[in-house]
Amino acid sequence: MAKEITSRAQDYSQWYNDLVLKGGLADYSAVRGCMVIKPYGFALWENMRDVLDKMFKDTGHQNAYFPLFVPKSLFEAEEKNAEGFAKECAVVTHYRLKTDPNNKGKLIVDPEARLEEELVVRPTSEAIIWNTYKDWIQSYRDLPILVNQWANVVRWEMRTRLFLRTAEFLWQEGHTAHSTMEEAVEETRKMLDVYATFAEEYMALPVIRGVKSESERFAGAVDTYCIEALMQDGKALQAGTSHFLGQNFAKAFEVKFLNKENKQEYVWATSWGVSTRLIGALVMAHSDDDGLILPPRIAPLQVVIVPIYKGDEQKAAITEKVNAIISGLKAKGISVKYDDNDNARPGWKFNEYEMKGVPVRLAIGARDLENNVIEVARRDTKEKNTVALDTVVDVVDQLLKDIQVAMFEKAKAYRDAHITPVNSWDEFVKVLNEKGGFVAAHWDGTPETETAIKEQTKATIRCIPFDQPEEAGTCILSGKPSKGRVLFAQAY
RNA sequence: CGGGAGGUAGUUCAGCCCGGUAGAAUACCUGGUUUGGGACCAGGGGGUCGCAGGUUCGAAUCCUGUCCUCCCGACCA
Repeated sequence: MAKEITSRAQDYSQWYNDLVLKGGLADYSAVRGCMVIKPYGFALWENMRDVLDKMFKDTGHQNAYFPLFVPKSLFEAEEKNAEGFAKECAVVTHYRLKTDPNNKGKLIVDPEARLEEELVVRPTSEAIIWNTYKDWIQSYRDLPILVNQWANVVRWEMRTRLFLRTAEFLWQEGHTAHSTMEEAVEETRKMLDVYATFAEEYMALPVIRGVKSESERFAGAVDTYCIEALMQDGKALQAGTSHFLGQNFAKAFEVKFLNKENKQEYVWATSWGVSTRLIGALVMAHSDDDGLILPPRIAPLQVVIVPIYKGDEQKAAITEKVNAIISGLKAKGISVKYDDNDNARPGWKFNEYEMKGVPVRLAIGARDLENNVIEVARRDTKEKNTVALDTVVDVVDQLLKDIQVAMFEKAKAYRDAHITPVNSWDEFVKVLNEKGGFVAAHWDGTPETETAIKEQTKATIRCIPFDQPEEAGTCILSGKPSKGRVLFAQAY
């Protein structure tokens, strides 16, 4: 009967799985590492996608679609990119099956149908896209190209986790081409800001903007900018990346343009993406032991109304009042569901919608009708209030806005309390072990030191924040001079 | 990919050691009573025991292989 949720304290990983599965977001599938996104989870993704899509278009981008398959020869063109992804590529080698002569009703791969050139299932689309851009670009007048695609990609990960790391996932990838370095850098930064705005204003997820260290950089990029979020277990999660690709892909694919001085130049590039991983971030950042807590601005369902009645007569009277409320809410663009299903009792419904993270619940019974009131309950704090029926639409409208703000503030307070500056190695280790979160520490800037720190503590440099002030110091591990603090954390 | 655990009804699980043809709770269906924080009574339907081989008169149970999931580790643009 009860869908028990493992508590965070008991087993954080299991708690996360419980929320995703029992909250109805996704299910495991028959395919290793691949999940089924269920309607409720997909509705959440659609809401996120729609907002982002509008933000991309408002910043001048257009959508396009490129093939799922990348010929191996194209894939290997940009060496670092190819190397970085090679270990996790699914590869198509054949194009036909045939019936098994030795096993009736079974199929085997037809050995005579081997492809002359293998096709890589895209783990990211730079290669196929830059091979296409080559044909689109002749002159500076063809630039910039500002294109995004919504797609699925495949990365054959060793160990997968629902939403956080699946072998196939949905994402968007923007790929832009520019005539100058300055413009490309500006684009890289602009799109990171779009992501940060989306995370903070829609997902209620505070993020830190910064640049990756060399060893965490995207394969093939000159610089990788990122937004980093903090989960409730003190681990960091990269919520989005925006890459300045320099002329690496232009050179690999011979993409040149004629400038105003009639000279050939290589094109400057960016790419940027966020994925269904954001749903994992959303779940882990906000939810509690009773289930999901979804921010109103992207929740698939913002308000649920539960009637409490004895007999059809009462139910009819309640429904009449509820219908007026529904019209009022819908007129304000608020999504609402009236759950008058007779199979489940109110208590069951309360628990169910709390598990699914519906931001606001209204409950109305005969007692309320007499007094012309209704009960308003908010998911994030579990607070309940009784309000007059004729004000409930406005109250809910405001409450949804309040919840959105409160969720952000709560997450931000937690995040801010978990950015700890440290000045010694002992302190560094102690904070990571006992407190978690981000640790702001001096680092000598070398990959060797970063690796050594990772080996000893599992913590990596999440980013060098854009707003980090310059400050002379000494590296916590090597003792060498440092120009400023960087943020370390254990990460997903 | 290494170590550990697991896969039996929609779900959670028992049965397996010691082989004899599958059970509980819950969910579901019907009827009734109920309904302010996961209701109750009565009746009913539902499972090729992950899949494929093997051993055996007989396999959920024993053996082999394989797929999938979870946890820890390695990996993670």
